[in-house]
Amino acid sequence: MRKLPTFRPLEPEQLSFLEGVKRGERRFEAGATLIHEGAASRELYTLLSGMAFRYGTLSDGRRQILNFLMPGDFVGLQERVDGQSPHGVELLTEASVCVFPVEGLWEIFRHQTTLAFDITWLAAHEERIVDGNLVSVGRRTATERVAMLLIHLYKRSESLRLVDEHGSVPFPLTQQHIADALGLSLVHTNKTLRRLRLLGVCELRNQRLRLPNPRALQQVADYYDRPLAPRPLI
Amino acid sequence: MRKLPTFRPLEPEQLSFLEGVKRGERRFEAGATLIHEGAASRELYTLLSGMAFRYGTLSDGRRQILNFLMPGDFVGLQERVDGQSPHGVELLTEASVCVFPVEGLWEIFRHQTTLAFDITWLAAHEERIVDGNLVSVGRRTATERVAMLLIHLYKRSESLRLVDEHGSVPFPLTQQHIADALGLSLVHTNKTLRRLRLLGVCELRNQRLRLPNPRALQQVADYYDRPLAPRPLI
DNA sequence: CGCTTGCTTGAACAGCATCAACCTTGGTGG
DNA sequence: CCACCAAGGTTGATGCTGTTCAAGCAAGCG
Repeated sequence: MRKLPTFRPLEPEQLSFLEGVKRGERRFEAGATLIHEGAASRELYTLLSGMAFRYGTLSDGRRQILNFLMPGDFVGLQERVDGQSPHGVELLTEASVCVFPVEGLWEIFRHQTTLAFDITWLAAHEERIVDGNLVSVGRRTATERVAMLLIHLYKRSESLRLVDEHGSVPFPLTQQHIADALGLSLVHTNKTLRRLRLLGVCELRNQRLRLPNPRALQQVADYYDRPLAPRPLI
Repeated sequence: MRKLPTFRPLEPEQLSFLEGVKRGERRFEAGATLIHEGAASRELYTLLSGMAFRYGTLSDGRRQILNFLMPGDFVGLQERVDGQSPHGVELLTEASVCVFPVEGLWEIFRHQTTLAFDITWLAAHEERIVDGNLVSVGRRTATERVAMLLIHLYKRSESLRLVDEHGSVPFPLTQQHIADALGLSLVHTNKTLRRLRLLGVCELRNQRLRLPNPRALQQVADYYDRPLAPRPLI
């Protein structure tokens, strides 16, 4: 994965340091909960394969998905800063993660200035994604929101070289996930997707997403193509 | 400000280091734009007094406020991570800020492990606030959202000892700001506030906010009182 | 004073939610 | 092999929540 152009290459010394800090790799099955809402965790993760999402819920069960996690994303920083995690992390697919003990975070800050900086970069980067989602949910119409989400997830998959020969990327979300991410009802999400399909701007078949007309979709979404800067991979 | 119990006290050595890194203090008038949307800034700020907000806008002018900034908040981390800032920061009141050059951030990471860790903590903390806002905008009703915002801002003011003898805190927002923060229209925000006022749970008079019945308001908002951990002040 | 900015209120409308079915698909076990 | 079931997707009808449009009002300020 480190060879992908999205990721900034690390020095050999940094890599070996990380090897020393990491506790190991672990595999989870689809649907598993990586971090429980309200629970304290003593570990941090980097997602190596698969997809997941962070979410918060209200007392009566209404759920809001905060963002989606893809390979290379760092999980658990927000959770760690004080005792317990205010939100949960759940897996959409089978996934493997790299596990770090929280003490490892401290070690990195003490001995690897650049890596520490990278972690802060990742935290800030994730906040920007959440910022973007908040703008969508607060100010975009249902159609714009759905379009935005599809583009956003497609671009991220693209940067991870997950596009297959037909131009489709993995898309393990149910319509309920889309609804929960966009602050919409399940039914309305379904009808909005249908409209976009009829417009010929998206195709969803057996867990894969294809965008036959990205330009048109971007116009629908009021989306501006910002080139994504190469990011660190911890 | 450092004497407030919300802020974790710093070592004398850390304080002197920060003194060396900071570029100075600066004063801005109400309504000024601290960071322009889409512009690159070479500085970071800590808000010392006054209030501000971060926001994003769509191409047709729809605006979403991402969060509000109060004394002690660190401004500009998200902006700095890659070239240009995707959102703006505007002042609600006259304000004074402490200015750091971006190189100073790097200096802190190299020489002050604990402070570097603190900065990351602040970034993660701010993301949690945005997370909370996203849950509100995505899944709460208009009344719940307004209630939530009032409680949240009141609590933050409280932790900064801004409550006066009548139990009121500064509240420099217009109804338009509230609407933009909650993803509501101005008119509906007005009517919702009116209902809360009639319920006797909030009072808004000449830029001040009072909550005569916090318990009732918290119930309306589906709010859980999480004690706020002492935070670092950079 | 007149002007601007922010607040207030009513009326009409629309976007999205809710309710209630029904359909399809893949997996399971008899 | 097929009956059954659960999960996810689809669709129409109805109505509430919140938007938009349109005024009018109050207060601060040149």
